[in-house]
Amino acid sequence: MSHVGYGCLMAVDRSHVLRSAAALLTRKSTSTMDEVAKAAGISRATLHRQFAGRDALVRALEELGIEECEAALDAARLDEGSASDAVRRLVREIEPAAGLLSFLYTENQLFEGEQQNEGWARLDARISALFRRGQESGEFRIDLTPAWLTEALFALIASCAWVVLNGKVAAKDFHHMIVELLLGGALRRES
Amino acid sequence: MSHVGYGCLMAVDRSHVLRSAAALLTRKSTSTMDEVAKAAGISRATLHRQFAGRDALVRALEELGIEECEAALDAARLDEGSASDAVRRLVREIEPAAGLLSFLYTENQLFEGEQQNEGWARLDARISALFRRGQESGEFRIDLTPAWLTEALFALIASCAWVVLNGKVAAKDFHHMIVELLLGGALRRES
DNA sequence: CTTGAGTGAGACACTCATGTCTCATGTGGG
DNA sequence: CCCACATGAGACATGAGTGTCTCACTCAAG
Repeated sequence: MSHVGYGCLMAVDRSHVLRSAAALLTRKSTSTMDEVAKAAGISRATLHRQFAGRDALVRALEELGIEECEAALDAARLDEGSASDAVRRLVREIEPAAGLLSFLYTENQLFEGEQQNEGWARLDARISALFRRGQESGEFRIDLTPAWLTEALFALIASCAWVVLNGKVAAKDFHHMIVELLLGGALRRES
Repeated sequence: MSHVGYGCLMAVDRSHVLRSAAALLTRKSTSTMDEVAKAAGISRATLHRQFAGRDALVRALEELGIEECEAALDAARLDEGSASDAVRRLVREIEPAAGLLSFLYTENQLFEGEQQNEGWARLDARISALFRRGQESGEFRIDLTPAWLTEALFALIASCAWVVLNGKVAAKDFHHMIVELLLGGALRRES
């Protein structure tokens, strides 16, 4: 059953390599294939056998990040309860992927001309819908567009992940800092 | 008076080159020295004569960004009036530099090990002091640290500059989107 | 007109990450 | 035991960006 063992090992290794790469690239986004390989405990040759090149690796990380985000959105049950509670759940669920998102967030700006992965558009749409729902229910103010609130959410998540990594903010405050700052602005003030 | 003409021309050209480079690198942060030169309407040789290398160029842009920020802070008179008004003035004054800041914001994460320009620390300190003043005066909530509010402000500015560049947000809404989102969170709610 | 400084164009070598290749190892299954 | 296969180590070529240099041109000042 060589193909079973093969498949299993590949799957395990691939996942492990992706994790290591994500962790490393989060800290140093310019790491070389050599460094990524070392970090994963494998040789550059093996890394190259699993990912055709640096592009393929980054694309795979992008896929991973999108999958984790979508899983977080699912787990957060954005349609249930108040929109603010949904946002709280979302930030809670997405926190483990924050580091990876921080990397992809800056990396995506480099793709410039090339087409973006459609996954981001799907995520954007789902989160925008959440903010729109909050606006329509009267929870959120309407002078801040859903598109901007979505972008701001990602920006705050990436930024917070970065400052946590640098020790400027305690990791346990991640959720509080993001949610309170974002919702305070998105929530309509009770006058 | 060759040295006068020399000095004048260099000053003018240097500024113009920096502007072009900032504009280009804001859109495509991986632009080549060749592209930067083309964008400035000069040859790569001349570009090299003014800036020893890519590093020197980025450093110069960093200096420019810091200078513009400090000028904005000065013009915003952070010590006068309410802290929220000071924040509004700050965002207003800093808007012209937002694109450049967006570039430097992501670029700085690449410096990784190397030492950061002390200018950023000065800016951080001044803005943090503003948020602290707002907290002490009772305007801002105290569960969000000044350090985080400062980081969030920069993140929102960079992010908003980016989405404006991509047409997701109208340029005229730049100030409103940032200030309203940030202050809504930073301001203590009137219950 | 002549001179000189600044410039543009291009050639050149160098560095570095990347991608591809080969070969020896060793490990697990038949 | 033997074989297949994944791996690690390393050599090698490639391409891109960079830094340096030379040379011819232009234009303004003397």
